[in-house]
Amino acid sequence: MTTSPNERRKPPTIHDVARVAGVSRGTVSRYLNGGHYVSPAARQSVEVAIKKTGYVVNRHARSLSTGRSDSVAFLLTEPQEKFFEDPNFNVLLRACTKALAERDITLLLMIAGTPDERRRNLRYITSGHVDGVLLVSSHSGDPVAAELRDAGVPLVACGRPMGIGAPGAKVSYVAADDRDGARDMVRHLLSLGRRRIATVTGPLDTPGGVDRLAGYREVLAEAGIEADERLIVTGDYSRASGEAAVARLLADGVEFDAMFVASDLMAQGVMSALAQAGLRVPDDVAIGGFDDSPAALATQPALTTIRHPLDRISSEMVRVLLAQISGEAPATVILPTELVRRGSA
Amino acid sequence: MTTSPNERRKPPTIHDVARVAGVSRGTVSRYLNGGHYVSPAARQSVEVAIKKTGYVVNRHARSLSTGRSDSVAFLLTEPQEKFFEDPNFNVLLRACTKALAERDITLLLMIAGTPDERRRNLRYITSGHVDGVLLVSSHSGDPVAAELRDAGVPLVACGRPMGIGAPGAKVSYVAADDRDGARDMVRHLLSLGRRRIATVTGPLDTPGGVDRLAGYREVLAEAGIEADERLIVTGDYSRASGEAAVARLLADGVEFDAMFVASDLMAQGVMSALAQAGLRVPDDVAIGGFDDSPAALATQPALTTIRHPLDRISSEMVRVLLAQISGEAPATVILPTELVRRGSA
DNA sequence: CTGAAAGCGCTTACAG
DNA sequence: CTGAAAGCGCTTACAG
Repeated sequence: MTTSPNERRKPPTIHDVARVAGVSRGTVSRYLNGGHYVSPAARQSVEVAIKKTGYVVNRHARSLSTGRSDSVAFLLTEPQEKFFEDPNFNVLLRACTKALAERDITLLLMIAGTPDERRRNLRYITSGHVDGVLLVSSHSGDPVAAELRDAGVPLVACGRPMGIGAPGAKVSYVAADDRDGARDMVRHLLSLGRRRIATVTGPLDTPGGVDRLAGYREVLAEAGIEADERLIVTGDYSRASGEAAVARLLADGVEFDAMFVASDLMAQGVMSALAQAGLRVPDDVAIGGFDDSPAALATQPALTTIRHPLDRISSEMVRVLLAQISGEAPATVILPTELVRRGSA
Repeated sequence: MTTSPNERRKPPTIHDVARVAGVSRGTVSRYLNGGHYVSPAARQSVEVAIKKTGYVVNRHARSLSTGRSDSVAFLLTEPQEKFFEDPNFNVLLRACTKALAERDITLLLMIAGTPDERRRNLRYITSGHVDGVLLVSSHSGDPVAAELRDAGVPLVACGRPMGIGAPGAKVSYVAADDRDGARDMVRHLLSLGRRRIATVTGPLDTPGGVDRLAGYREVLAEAGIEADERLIVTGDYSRASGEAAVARLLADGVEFDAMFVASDLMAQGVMSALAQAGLRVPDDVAIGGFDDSPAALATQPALTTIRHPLDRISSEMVRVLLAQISGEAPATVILPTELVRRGSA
């Protein structure tokens, strides 16, 4: 055997390319970095040499030299269960990966569930291993955003970070227009002739919790419907909390003919609890969800819901982050949502 | 302003540590790499110096020097839709990220949906930017495994790679025992007194497709039940294909009192189609799924299914990969599944 | 436009 | 056990 299949040959370096092309290493490097100050003839022979040698840049060497890493962290600060349940993460992650790959920058996935993981990841990030971070978290007072910002790490969060006041600059974020989405849904429920509209909110220390509730209140007020606080139940985005909310409503003996539920997953729980109680959707109670996740198609009937522009959220996150990395100031981007009508309302 | 919040200070190097500790850089490096040939006194002062300076190793420099990158790729070669729908990916990805983080090695997420992405990723990987790859794909004759193997890149696949014959060494993989899981489920259905058991398979160019079908046939045969090919419908793991399967069975006028469905997602489709047809689960037809995904809890009644040991699959993948990176031969690991009883059967 | 050279921060034989 | 030194593969002023 002259060549073991498991043996990785030492890859060609810029030096090999230079030799083959008959130029200096500096010239090859200049070609690689934009081609400025390289004569057409030199460019030619370098291109040929690169093809011939199969050269590809060694990014470790480049990073050591430039101080940039050409990579960003996708940092998830979720307790484990959330990550499993929330389908938004999938879409977000996928879209960010794509957007970055197109720009030839690599995505490091980091998950900070435990305090230990948190510490490790923070250390990694702040010690300059990545050029910036895409932060995804719906944690309440998650301090990680503030820490990163204060460490001067380029950063953009998915969704409005809460409870970050205090020192230093703002932190960039891109988010869907939660409040407006909620308004659309509640108006839709009203247009169906429903008047006793209950709501299951997200946790009230998350933007999705407070903003969607705000939209709900707003529309009812503008419709001249008196607020009935018994109609408002706080959930935590989980299926189970949707079921619990229905149980609560039923136990309290409150009447309602519609529900605006702040996540599809909770809506799923709501619908199965309703079915168990012998209530029919949409006949007895119309249901509106939020997210347009796969769960929205799994219910019977399918769920009327609000769609996040997750693809655009992702691409905007990447755009804003890269801008920041190259020196621009933080920015915030709010994207419109869309009502998706299906069978439940 | 003496210090702008957005300014990242230049991090301390091994040189700073050496100076503070009063030793040479070589000694610091030796301490960092296992502490061999370092006197207790030197160790002491280096530790103090590291703490004082806040030193953390520059991995680019280290990689350049050692040739290792201390990172691995998590490569997904799925068409986009699959990734969104399949909850197994989530769990797998999460668990791999954790297992790697514990060993201080970083996970690069790469998704090869299009041929273009495939090429880019392959180039990245084969040019030595990562030490190895965790390959996740249920593609039929996905050539990526063979290419990686032939390029000598340490590699472990999730699930049995199909259609990789030919040259070179074997490729490592770790998989659940699909056939045995299928056997358990069909036996369970039999134990319920069902005799006309239909099945919806996965694509027959995937291990989950062929192995689960094989288990089904095996148990029926050993129970002395004649095979009725009209009872076997091929699906593609999607919810829609579950619905289609039921439509097909009903249109064909085949009788059945149970179904073994090769994925929970398909089972979801099956159940909604059954409901639409006025058939009751489990009374009229008992349903057994496969995966124990979140979808299994979303159905009404909840789904009896087969659980993959995803956590163990992930940790085994990481273990086998790291072993291979440090020179060991490829290995294959098969892990047992578990029957989870719920309402549908 | 181009080459020679220094430097990025680490690791690792090599002497001692 | 320890230090001096070479080398990993690139980039980037600096001269020319």
